[in-house]
Amino acid sequence: MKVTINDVAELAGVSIKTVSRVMNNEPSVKKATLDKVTAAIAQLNYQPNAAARNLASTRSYTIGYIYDNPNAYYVIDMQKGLLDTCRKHGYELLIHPTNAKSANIVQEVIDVVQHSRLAGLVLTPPFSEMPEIAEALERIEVDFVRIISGSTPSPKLTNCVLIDDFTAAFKITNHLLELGHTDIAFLCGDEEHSSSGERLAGFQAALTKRGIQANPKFVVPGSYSFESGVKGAKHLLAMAHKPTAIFACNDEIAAGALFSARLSHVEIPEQLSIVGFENSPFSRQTWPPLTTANQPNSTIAAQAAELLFRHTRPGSARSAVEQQPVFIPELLVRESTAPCAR
Amino acid sequence: MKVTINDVAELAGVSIKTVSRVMNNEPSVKKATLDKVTAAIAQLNYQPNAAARNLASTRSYTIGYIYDNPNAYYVIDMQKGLLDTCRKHGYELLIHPTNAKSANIVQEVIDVVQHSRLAGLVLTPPFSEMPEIAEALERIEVDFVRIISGSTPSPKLTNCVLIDDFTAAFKITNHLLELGHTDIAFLCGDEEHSSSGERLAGFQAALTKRGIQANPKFVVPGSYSFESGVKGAKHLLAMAHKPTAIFACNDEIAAGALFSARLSHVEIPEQLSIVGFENSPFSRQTWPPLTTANQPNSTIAAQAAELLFRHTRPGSARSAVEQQPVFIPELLVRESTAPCAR
DNA sequence: CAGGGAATGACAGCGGTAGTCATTTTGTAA
DNA sequence: TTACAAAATGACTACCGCTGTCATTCCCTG
Repeated sequence: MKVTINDVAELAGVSIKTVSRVMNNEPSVKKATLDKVTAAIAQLNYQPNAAARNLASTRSYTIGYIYDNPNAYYVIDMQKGLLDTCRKHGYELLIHPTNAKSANIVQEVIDVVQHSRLAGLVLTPPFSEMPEIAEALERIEVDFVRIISGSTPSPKLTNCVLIDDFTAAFKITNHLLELGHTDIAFLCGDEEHSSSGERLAGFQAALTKRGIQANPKFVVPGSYSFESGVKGAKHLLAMAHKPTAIFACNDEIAAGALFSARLSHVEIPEQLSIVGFENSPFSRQTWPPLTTANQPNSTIAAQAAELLFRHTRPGSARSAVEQQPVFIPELLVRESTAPCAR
Repeated sequence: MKVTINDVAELAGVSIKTVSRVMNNEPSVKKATLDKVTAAIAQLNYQPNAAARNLASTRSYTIGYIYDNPNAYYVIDMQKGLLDTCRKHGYELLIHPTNAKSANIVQEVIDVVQHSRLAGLVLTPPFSEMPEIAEALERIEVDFVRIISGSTPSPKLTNCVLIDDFTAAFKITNHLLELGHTDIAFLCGDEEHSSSGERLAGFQAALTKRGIQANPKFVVPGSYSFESGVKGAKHLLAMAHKPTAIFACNDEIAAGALFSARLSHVEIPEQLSIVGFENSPFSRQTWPPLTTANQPNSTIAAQAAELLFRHTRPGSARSAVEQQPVFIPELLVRESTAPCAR
């Protein structure tokens, strides 16, 4: 019924020690032996007992995903990507939802890592952007990978998966520019999230490149919420010189802006184009559906896990600088944008 | 650093076996001993190593949550409740997202259970409503708890946590009736989900109780989607004799209906009241925010896990009929409902 | 004070990893 | 070809933290 390391060893005609060596890809295994063992593993569909490994090994075969994100869809996608990669490598995933704002969050993270003897951690915002967490994890020598907003790999950002919000925002803005819009407003998300700043920078860069002077009045501070979008759009639509397009920092803000516009009897997209960011379900649940930018979250998570495994794996040096994968959310054109009427 | 069973045993002055007995609340432990051990456990904040337990025991200390639900918020809430309860009992949670419609889903479920040696399973719709899955699990003698839509406990529904959609719908409908509405339409969800049928039944019962003949034209078949709500409301608003209120089977449908109404220049809630069901984020992301029914999903999940643990626990007989917890989603009045103008 | 059930403990073993040597295989230079 | 070192592999042991089995001790009852 259950396949153990002994079965594999017997079938391959080697000792369990060798099978163990193969499983932990230790260097000193001959190619021929490795093939035999690999074949036996495949034939028996052997999967090492994670409990036994965790118990016996000084190192662990469980990674953790600690999160605090109001966007459940994001979390679910992340989990999916992590889970798939874990399964592929014979790891287990420990999920730990928590409150990033609690006073002793750093201690809590450390407790989770130590109690569950985690091999490593995948961190998403806001945790990935908290330097005190990174420091604490380094202090207890636990590997971790951060998923953060950023466009340019750098040695400082080692062990990071980058989301290039800048370029994505640049592209979205170009989409609006190509539709003939020049009076484009920007509804910001929370200042604390670096994603908001990155997106704003990309937006401004696109304008500048076309020789358009960004109107500072069109940049409205706010937060990642529906309400904020409602308020921001109301503010913009009350102006004498109105924008013809709005770049909302995420889909919720965009949905709020959409509502505000509708209340003011502004036709979307005929009189006003609106774009969001994230491709959250909200973006499909509005009317018209939102033009937005799509992040392949599962893939990003899978990459992050791969990066982590390459580190936790015994062969690789801890300090080796990895190349950093960079993901660029893609433009997704739907019905909330149209050529500028003016 | 790490607290093991040995530390507890030493502090309590007993053998590790006795500590083990306490941890698994086996019956034959003297009160005095139990207290000593319990105190030691508390003092050291001992938490048993799940890996070691899984390895040593014939039974397992991991339960599974297999899901396929488009509503990420629901899944996240469920996970939260399960996780908390697992932690409390020293169990681990294995999450397994999958596709309920895949051809060999039954085999997949069994594989997961057997490969990860799960102690039990928590099933939510659609899995909890698939008889072939229940049968298969019974055949391999794995405990499971189902969370299903239903109002009356019965011996057949042993090991179930019931969501009383009927009563909740009854209450929501009463809310509308109390506001003076009598021409109330009902937008159905997918037929395959028993929740839709239960909610419709509750709706009709409330009308009948007030001596109101439900207008069959006002019951519109559909599915749990925004589009369905848009279409359903459009259909209703095109009628010569329009309803003054709409009961949407969930928040997405309600959001769609809201949009449809707005397009037809129908004021909400002045001219038309709309209620949803679920208290999903959508219900707060619309304008006006939706009156809806709230399900305490985390609590429900926690209860389901408790029920499961009571079964998997050695002391209890497998066949013992448990009382079935029944949850009634609560009415949550927001701004999408108002007194009938007519 | 014996008998017997209740309470407790000693010990092996779950399925792996890791370390130590011993042994076999291999590659290579004389 | 032979010799010999280096590389690859195996045999064996200890152990991770806990549970199952069974033997032992305790304590109550008649």
